[in-house]
Amino acid sequence: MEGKPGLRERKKQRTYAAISDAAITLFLEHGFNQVSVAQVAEAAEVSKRTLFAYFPTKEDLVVHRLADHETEAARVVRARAAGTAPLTALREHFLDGLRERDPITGLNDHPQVRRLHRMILDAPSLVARMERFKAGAEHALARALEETAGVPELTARLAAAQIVAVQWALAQDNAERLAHGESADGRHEGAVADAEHAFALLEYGLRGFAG
Amino acid sequence: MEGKPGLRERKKQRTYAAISDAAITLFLEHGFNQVSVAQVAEAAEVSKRTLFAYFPTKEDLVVHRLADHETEAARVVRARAAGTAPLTALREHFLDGLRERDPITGLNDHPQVRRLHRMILDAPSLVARMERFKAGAEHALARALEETAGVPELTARLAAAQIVAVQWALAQDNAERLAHGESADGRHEGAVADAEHAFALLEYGLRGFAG
DNA sequence: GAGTAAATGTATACCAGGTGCAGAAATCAT
DNA sequence: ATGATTTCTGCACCTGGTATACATTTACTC
Repeated sequence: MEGKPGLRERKKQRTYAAISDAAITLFLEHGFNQVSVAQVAEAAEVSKRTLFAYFPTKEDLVVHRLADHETEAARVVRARAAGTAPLTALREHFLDGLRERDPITGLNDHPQVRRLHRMILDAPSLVARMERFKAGAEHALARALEETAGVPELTARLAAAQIVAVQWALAQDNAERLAHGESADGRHEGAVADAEHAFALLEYGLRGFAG
Repeated sequence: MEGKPGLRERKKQRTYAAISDAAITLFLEHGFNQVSVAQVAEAAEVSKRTLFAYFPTKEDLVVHRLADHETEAARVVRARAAGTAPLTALREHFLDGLRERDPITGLNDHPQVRRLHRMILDAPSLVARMERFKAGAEHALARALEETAGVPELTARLAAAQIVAVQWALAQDNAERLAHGESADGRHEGAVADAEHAFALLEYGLRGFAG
């Protein structure tokens, strides 16, 4: 098994890429809501019906590019070195992401990335789709915690919910600042400090709050 | 000002209620996706255009009933007694909700409530709408924390994200158990214990995790 | 109480996302 | 090459949501 791809398979991949590329190009140029799926299909030289065979919804034309990230936190937890706490592994991974300007951390100011971010925020249906994405990440992380940290199901779910929420908030904050004109390099130091602060809150709790 | 409602106002309220009632009735009977807005409009003896004047989307026909809860956490924080920590006020409020079987805690097993819950979970667009609702609650809570707890903006947002995520997870867990046949009364004790556990995690952090 | 401006409701036509179906076309195995 | 199978296509259709243009109701004024 796993010999050569075969013509049919290769063609499918090319079609997939053609549709995705046409979609991203058109969406970035004119805005998500301003471009119809029919136009995308035409630009990709494919029928509307075929487009929907590859991408179940219009939103997936954009979001499929993040699909890998949905299980990223879960993978990090599962792959952590023995003796490392899940939270430690996740913090290190997030800091790595900041260092590498991984778009998922919100700390990437390449024009393409920023325009994509803008596009998503301007389209409510895309924002909603991202929320679903977040829920998926939460679920995957909960399972990873439950299975590798020997913690009860509810605890795993509570922890996963908190962790994903925090990572998301950090990324949003970074992206917001870059949208306001800060550069990724200039923001890096602050982003690291904020991330450390956020993970400290997760580790040590919120009881420092003013009464 | 604030004299009598006036005929126009009363009529609007009656129309609003008629549409909402027709919608809930039909949705509960046949399922959200199986009923078109045109059918709802007809049952409420109103034109489709008028329906959309009262409810911006089909999903709002269901979700508007929860609108008050969106700012509930924020209100609790703002209304807390002097010297009380936000988290303490929120915990007490949540425990009150469990005691009163407030549907928002997931601990209400009245058939109507359970059917409504089932209906929402079965309709992806409604689930998505609930996520947006959650995001709204998060935002409102963040502002309340920032303005009344004298805490920096990012910290407020991080805390709000964690708190809302945890409350949501608790409610989901309760509702799930009731859906599997447990009674609200029978579940109450466990629900309280779980809530205490969850709020303890928030207060004291996740560092108890296995390494 | 009649007349009028503003608000509200309606009918109709329309757009876009998404699905079902029947058949054409391409790919694959022999 | 041929037959079976997968994929693609064109078309009709449904539904949520909006624009327009017109009718009706309510509230206010004299």
